[in-house]
Amino acid sequence: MAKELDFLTKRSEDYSKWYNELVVKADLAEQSDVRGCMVIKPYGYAIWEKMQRALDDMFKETGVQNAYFPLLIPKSFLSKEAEHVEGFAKECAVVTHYRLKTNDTHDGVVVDPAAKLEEELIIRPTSETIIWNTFKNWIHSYRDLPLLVNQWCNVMRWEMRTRLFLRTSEFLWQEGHTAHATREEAEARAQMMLKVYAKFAEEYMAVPVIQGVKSETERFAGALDTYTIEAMMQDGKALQSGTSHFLGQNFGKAFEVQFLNKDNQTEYAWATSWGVSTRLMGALIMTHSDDNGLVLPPALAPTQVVIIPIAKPDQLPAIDEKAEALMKELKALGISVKYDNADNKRPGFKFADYELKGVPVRIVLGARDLEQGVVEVMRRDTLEKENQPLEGLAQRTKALLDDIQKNIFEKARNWRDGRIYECDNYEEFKERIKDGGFFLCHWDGTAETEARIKEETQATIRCVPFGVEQTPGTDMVSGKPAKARVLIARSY
RNA sequence: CGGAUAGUAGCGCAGUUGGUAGCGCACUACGUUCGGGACGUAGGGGUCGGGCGUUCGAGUCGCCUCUAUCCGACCA
Repeated sequence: MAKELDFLTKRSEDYSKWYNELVVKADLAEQSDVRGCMVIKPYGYAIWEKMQRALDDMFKETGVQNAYFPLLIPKSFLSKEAEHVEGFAKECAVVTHYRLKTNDTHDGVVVDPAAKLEEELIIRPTSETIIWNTFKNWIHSYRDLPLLVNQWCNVMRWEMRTRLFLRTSEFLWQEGHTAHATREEAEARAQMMLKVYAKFAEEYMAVPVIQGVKSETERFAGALDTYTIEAMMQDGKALQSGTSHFLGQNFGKAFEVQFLNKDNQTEYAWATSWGVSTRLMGALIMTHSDDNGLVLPPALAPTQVVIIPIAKPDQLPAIDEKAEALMKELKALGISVKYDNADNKRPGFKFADYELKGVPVRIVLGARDLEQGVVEVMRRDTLEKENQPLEGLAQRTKALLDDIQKNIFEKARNWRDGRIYECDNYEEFKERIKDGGFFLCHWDGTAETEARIKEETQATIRCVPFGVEQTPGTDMVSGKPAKARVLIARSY
């Protein structure tokens, strides 16, 4: 008799707990013994690698090249751009010494006070400063521009409170940094990269996003404009999933990156930076998963199809043979497939386990069914099972994977669209925001109003969304005239 | 950095008025099983976060300390 499937806390009971348990039990990651840090396990990393590959290809199509810059940044670099340093100063890890020595009792090590650094080094929280310090040497002429580089690396921000994937002290990301000869070109690049992120989120992750521009207070430290993609999680909260910044000439001036233009005039270079991180893993998990576990979009699933045999030991060789043939067909169609004929786990355990891990399609080869020439095919997104003939199975499976990819995107989008509200009454807003969702409200454009909303409701202006027809109105808080509706939500 | 809670096996926990360490899961071996998270038998695993004190005796009482988690402030 089946035990009750109570391995995972229900989403409806405790969303945070559900998320944490899911990340650990699906074998994606776990808390490290090191404060605020995360261990990404092989299965989780395999998903991240697929994300990296897809993003990297998209970057390269826009002319970006990869490079690598140092982990350690001299303290003086960070202080060259005033707003930038202010934004990050509170969360920087600092290297002060370069040597240890054994202690007096010879049972441990202590920092050698004699090895104090002249100038402290900061573990990068982001690399604008060290990269622009380098760009100074690379850029002399308009012919050197645009300069389009990206690096895949880790960064460290000493966060007070951490959550697996969503906020950890150290995280993996990519950061793109570009230098341009004109303001227009830099602005266009910042928006272009936002489009790349939106496309990646929707086409690969199947996560619908809202694109927009941040308010002044929510901007990246040192940016003139910050563009963002915002996704809605299943608890109705927003997750900032990627950002692209137009940095103006701030870093060009701070690091004296000047070039001669066609008219032989000296100019400061214009900058952008843009990044997405392992936080995307959190978005992926929280958007699609259910009470049975992870639901992965086929485009990013390390294993797209799992084949499970059901047989007594003496029947297994015959099924192995059928499975091998089927795997060969699936692989020929570019499908990643795993055959799990381990005999130390029972089928029921395997079913539950692959559902927990989000494998999009499961094919069961049962001795009994095979006598009728059929197999059982289950799709993870709807958990629907169907008996199908072996004939033409590989082709149909490929189509099924495409259908799953499409279906989970549409499901997520419909779900989100049903939770986007226009709201013109602040009292009503205060009540309804408690249940989550995205609110489109008129905003007078002042930081005071923004601060008051945050103070009273914990919700923030996520962005001024693009592509929303804008009609002027009155700010729901201050009653002052407002030019546009902005997107307000509670967020991670 | 404020407020709360908790540190006992890899994980989750119990441990009564102080009396010498236990449960579930996981792990190892063997056997029976195998169509939705199997069962039996036998095992292995612990400086009870650390220090000091009270006591004949401390997981348990007192003081100090460290760490973690949650709620705030901060944040991709």
